[in-house]
Amino acid sequence: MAYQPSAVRIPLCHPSLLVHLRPEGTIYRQGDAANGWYEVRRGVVRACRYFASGDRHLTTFFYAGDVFGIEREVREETMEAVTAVELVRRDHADIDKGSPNGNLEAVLRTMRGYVHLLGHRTAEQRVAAFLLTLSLRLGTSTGVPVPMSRTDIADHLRLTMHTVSRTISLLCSRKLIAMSGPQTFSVLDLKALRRAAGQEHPWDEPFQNEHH
Amino acid sequence: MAYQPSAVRIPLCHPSLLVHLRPEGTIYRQGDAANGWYEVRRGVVRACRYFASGDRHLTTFFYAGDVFGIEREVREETMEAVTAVELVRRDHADIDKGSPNGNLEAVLRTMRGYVHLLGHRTAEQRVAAFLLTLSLRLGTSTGVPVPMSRTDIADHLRLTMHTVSRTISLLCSRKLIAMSGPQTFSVLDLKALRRAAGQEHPWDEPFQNEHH
DNA sequence: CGAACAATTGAATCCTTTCAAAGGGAGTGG
DNA sequence: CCACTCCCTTTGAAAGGATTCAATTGTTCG
Repeated sequence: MAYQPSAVRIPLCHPSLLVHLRPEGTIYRQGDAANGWYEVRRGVVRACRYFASGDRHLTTFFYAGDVFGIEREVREETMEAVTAVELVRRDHADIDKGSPNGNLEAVLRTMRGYVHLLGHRTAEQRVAAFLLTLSLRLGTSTGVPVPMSRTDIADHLRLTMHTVSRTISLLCSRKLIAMSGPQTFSVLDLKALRRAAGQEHPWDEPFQNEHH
Repeated sequence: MAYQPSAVRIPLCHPSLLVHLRPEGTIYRQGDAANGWYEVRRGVVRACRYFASGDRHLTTFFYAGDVFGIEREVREETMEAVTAVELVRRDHADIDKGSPNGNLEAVLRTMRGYVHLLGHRTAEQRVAAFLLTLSLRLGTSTGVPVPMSRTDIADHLRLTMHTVSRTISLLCSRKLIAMSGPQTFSVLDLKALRRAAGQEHPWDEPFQNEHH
């Protein structure tokens, strides 16, 4: 399985509470008591962890259809709106009669892919994988929006904004992608982009050993 | 919360099946169907992920008292004995009447610390944190055994064995630790070692924002 | 005692970061 | 409507940290 932001999807039931936020708005903060979970209706949300050392880590980006905040006790991450956002908030009770435990396992699986990205991938592979994911999530390869800033991307991929910018320029010069302004791009050569992301073979990721 | 290998502990109940392995023995492989969970009685176990690209990632080391293999469907990791190992295997049914979901959340929390280690820490900080953890797990600061090879450590901390070796030498030359052979060490300056690991302040890790 | 393997150490290389500065839009005020 | 400012992005050049390549030292086990 390739790297992909946590794509936990839960079928809708009766909307509980609609929440609207403007860009940079805060949904909740790390340390808060958990009081429900959220589903993204419109816009992009980022999961942040702030450290006393001053640095920031963006664990995940959530897009329309994604669900976050299923933890019960204390919020481990701060959730912030990247764009204008519309959310639905629901009670924790609702989740139980949906998927009892499977969500956490899905999150775990996603996180394993992320660990692999951080541990085994170069800057180029990370950026390529990120753009690829954006494109796949949106279902288009042309005019794909990049709603988050270079700094946001960098804090997610654990690079500097400079390296992100440089790498995007590199991918452009190689004709794998084309930018239309800093916030929109198109995939020119999907195969090559996959290759650049280190995902050319579907079985490249968790290697299945033969039984014995 | 500092970096620490997954320390999920579950109170013992009636032992089901005792398993003995010699060093380098395999408990199960990634891709296998899950058929129960394990508790370490003696020795050290490593959780491995093998990739088609050829590289290996050691997700976690498990020590006496630790539990692993709680996933239900398919094994995501290969489990191998680092030392001679004694395990107890139990059915999945047993875990349900213990902690329904809390284990996965604990694993998740541990993994977040690990992501931080990979993303935000230098080689020195990683090695220092690793040795610190070994010492804490054993409860001693002198004659702490390092059962795994430098390569194992490297594949866990995402460094090369060379860097691991160099860094250990560095910590020795600075009198933070002292090695008695390659597989045993003592902590000489705990405070400095903590500082080197980037854990001098307990609140250095997940920063708690003030509520509002 | 020698073979085989693990660990250590040195030197050069490479990739990312850091430091520094220029380019480019969006919004404001003259 | 244009000039100016601010901020984000891009790009250049130098520095740094870990890897790679290469070789030595050390340890274990026949």
